[in-house]
Amino acid sequence: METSNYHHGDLRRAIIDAALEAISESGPAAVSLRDLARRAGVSHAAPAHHFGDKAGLLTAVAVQGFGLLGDVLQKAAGQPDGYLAVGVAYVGFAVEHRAHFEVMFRPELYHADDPELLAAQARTSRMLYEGAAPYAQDGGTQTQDAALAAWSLVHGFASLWLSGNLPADLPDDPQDAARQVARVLFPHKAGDIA
Amino acid sequence: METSNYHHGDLRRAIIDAALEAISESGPAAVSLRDLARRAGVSHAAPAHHFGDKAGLLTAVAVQGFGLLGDVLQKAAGQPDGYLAVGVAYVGFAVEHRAHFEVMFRPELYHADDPELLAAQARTSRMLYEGAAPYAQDGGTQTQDAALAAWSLVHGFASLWLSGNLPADLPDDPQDAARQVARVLFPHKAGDIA
DNA sequence: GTATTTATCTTGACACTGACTAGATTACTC
DNA sequence: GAGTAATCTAGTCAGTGTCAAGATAAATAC
Repeated sequence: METSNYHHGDLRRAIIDAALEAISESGPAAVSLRDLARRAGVSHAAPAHHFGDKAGLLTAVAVQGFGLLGDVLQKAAGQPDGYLAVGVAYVGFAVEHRAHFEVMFRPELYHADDPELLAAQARTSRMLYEGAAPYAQDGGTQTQDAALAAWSLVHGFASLWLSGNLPADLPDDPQDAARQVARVLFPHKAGDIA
Repeated sequence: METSNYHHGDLRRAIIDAALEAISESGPAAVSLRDLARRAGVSHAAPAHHFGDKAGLLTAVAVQGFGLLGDVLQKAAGQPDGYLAVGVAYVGFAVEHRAHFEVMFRPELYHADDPELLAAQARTSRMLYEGAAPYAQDGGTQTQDAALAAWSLVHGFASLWLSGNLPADLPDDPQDAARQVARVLFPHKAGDIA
């Protein structure tokens, strides 16, 4: 837009950014390629060149999202009280990167077999499985069950928070609220480790 | 369809049923009023008369869904090992009534202020809060936190299951898998009650 | 330095969608 | 049986995703 027309320069990034903004405003379903093209100041068919189709664009969003989530979880894992921090960070990511989160777990919106996507997803899963081990093996709980319980809990909490289904009398900061709720899992271990 | 045209007889129900089928096939985003009209053998504008607009139709689906979920949870609450059964039943509902579930927690798709809907939602919430009390008050856990932890866990598990993000080596029956994972919450109370 | 190839973007078209209007047909009410 | 309300049809409009063909600019080869 700054220079002459034709050859936007960084259209791919511009479209993704516009998509994130549009999704934040009114959800992934309301996104239209033509609207994104308008926001970026290009013709209505320009986005298709970079992403193939609408699902291709959302695939790019999902890949970026899983990458970001992986970074966030990795950073949290290094903190004291590591696994709880990972769970809280998961919720923090969902709220702060709502647009990404709302695409990532809706495979019907994107190309779920994209290899880049599969790699980013695998990294996230790995990150959630690591760290669960110390919390299992006492009540006969398998490590996998402990990890799935933790993942399910924070994922469900984030989803319910985003969809407005949680009560109004929770802490304003979703991460504080999530910490309270997450402590119900593994309370006996909460202080023992780290 | 059986008798002469005009005045379908039970178009409202027919459209909802067609919508549920279409959602099961390819998600709520892919539903088109015109396609539903075609499936029901009526003109393209007939559905609008009963539901106002597309969001109105999905509101009806959500209301029906929350009603069904309330019934399912109520029945489960009467069983031995009540609260665990409620959680497992929640997951069972999500899998067996996938189309309903995928609409219910996506408020941007429907008219979230519909009074009938709010009533059905409130009943579900109440059902999930009742039964949590015995599982709290030992580690300083509030009843609300226990209920939210349980709800988040089963909701998250169901969502992840539906979106295909869970590992493949889980039990084939999602309710069995959910029971295993849900037991990680409140393991010390699992056998004490009921 | 020019020619050719490649990447990027535009233009135009098509079938499809949700929503609106006006009108036709049937059922209900009194 | 006449009048009213409910139900459905038909036509239209702006908007959408996707495709094909062409225009423009950048990168590359020579």
